[in-house]
Amino acid sequence: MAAGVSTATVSRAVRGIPGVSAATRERVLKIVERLGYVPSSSASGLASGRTMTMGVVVPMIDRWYFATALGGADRALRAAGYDLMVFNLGGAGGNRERVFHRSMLRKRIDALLVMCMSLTEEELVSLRALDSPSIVVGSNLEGVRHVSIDDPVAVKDAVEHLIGLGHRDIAHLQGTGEYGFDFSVPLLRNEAFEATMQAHGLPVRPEWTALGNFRAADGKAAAARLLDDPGNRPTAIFASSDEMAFGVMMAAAERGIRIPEELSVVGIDDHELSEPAGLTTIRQRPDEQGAFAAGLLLAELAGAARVQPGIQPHELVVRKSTAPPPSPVTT
Amino acid sequence: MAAGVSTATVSRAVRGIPGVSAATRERVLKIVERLGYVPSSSASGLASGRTMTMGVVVPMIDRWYFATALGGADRALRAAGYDLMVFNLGGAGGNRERVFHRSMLRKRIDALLVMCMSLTEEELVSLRALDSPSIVVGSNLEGVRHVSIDDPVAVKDAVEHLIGLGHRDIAHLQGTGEYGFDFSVPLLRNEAFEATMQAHGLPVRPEWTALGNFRAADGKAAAARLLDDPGNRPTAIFASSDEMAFGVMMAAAERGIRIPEELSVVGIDDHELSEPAGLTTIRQRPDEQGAFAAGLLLAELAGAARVQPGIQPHELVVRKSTAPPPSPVTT
DNA sequence: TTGAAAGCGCTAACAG
DNA sequence: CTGTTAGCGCTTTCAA
Repeated sequence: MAAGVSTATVSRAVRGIPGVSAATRERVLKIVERLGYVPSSSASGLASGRTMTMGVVVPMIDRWYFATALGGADRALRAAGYDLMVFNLGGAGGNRERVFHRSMLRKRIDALLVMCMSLTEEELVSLRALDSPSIVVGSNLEGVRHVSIDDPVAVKDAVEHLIGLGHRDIAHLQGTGEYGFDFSVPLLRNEAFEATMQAHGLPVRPEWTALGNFRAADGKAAAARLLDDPGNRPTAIFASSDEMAFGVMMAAAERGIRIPEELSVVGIDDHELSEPAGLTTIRQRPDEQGAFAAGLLLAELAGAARVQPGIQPHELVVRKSTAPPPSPVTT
Repeated sequence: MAAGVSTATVSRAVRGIPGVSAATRERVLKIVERLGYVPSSSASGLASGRTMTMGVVVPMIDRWYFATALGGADRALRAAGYDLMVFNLGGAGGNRERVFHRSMLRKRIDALLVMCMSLTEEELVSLRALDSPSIVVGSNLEGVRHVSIDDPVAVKDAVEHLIGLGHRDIAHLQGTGEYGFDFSVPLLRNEAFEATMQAHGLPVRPEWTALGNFRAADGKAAAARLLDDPGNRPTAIFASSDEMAFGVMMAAAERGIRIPEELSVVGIDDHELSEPAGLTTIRQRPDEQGAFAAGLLLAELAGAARVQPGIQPHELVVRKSTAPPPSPVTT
């Protein structure tokens, strides 16, 4: 080598491995710097079996939750010198199978983060067959470790906030898995909504159950149906995501329905726009969930024992979209 | 090998390279499938010099523009069998230098997409030193190829829409580079705003120039100042991003200022929420820009000649946030 | 503390 | 059409 030392020494020096004298290390590092040398990740990956790369599977990279969680995971990875490889299932197009079956499966990543979707039995098998550690973020898949909030409790907190305000006529704007991705989250939230209503002796009216797919546009369309039924309009709407709650606010605004005087709205997420929009919601922190999950995997790669993560925190944030229901016109 | 053929033949068969009989190929593929064999990317990367991975540098992964562009790029990459490695500069924390200097620099990716930020001279040098093809998305950096809309014209279209409606008192909600990332886009848009106003003989009032950083919360705060100056309030606001325009709408709603009757708002982006929000805006398609740029790089990796991409399209989408100005109280 | 040598699992000539 | 043979640029024993 240029420094008059062997490749082995360079390797040790660059990686900060003990067994090199301080003087030699410094000399090597200086030359490395001057030459702009960067080790080939392919070569070191091949030789060592470690790629220093973590894979993250996301159903859709451009949704708020996933993008935010990805940012959090990335933060943890960068701090540890790991690279981030993103496998976007990308909505409809079917590279889902390919992702799970081929490219990522082996020798490309050291660990895998799966964002918030339910997996087929076959995919679960692939996941377990992967010798790399893996974890799911944002969803509580049975049989797989996951990092997520306690969805049932989060829903309960949101709905009970409404009930505590005096609402009895509460509609639910559900989320649905889209593109056949079957997030397990929406189902959980639906069940929790019904359970909470029942626990308080409140009816769950079928005509007050609307479907969106976690997006504002759908939320708006769904809310339109709820709001255009005069004389039979709910006094409050619980939306399974903030983005759908925005849709409700937009639909209400177009109809001149005042929030919160005539209609209360509560969501889940604490989306970036929720604060300026004044939306009361259940806050969760996808970035911290992502970072936490990535950190867990990183620790395992560093030799730590496999741990079972606890539930992530959520919190009711009361803003300006909820208030007691209007006094009934007829009693 | 298990199939009684050489590794070379397996390699050829798996990669679909000519020079293998159909019968052999089929036999090999079947066994490969049965064994669940997946080639090691490190090994093939080392041997071939191609990693089948494209790098994407983003200033912040969780902003709408970047996440959407990333999704588009990913779509193109997956279709070509490439993997996506994301380098998130992640706001403040300074792994910017590390990204440009070390990990990605060599041997980790075959090509590089840089999202929408201005680079230091040193970074430009690193970029060119990279033997891999590269391209910038969303910004027009001098000296580097880029895929983007014609920002000055986009701004002009937005402002002239307002002027055409009869507005003369137009405020500008500027974006600023945040975290020292110095997007070059905001400056361009500022200049274009002033140029357009001047071309129409309209004044650019300093007190009607507000700063946000492309986010709704900032847009709202900045708009507050604009709207709380009674008797000297603009009749229209041009926001350099849709998210800031949402902030304007929220600030107006809180003050009971009706849009578009009392205040017109126009943005740039056509953010996912713009349609349900009824925001008039200049539409651009970050996903297509990302896909286009990735496709260009992919073509070059496949041997195509280096091309200079053209300007990407934008389009005025008139919705419900713009209307003629209110009749002046005094004339 | 350092160097030599043997692979890691592939691909890419070159033969056959 | 298929097999053989060298490496690709590291890491990792094992000696020195």
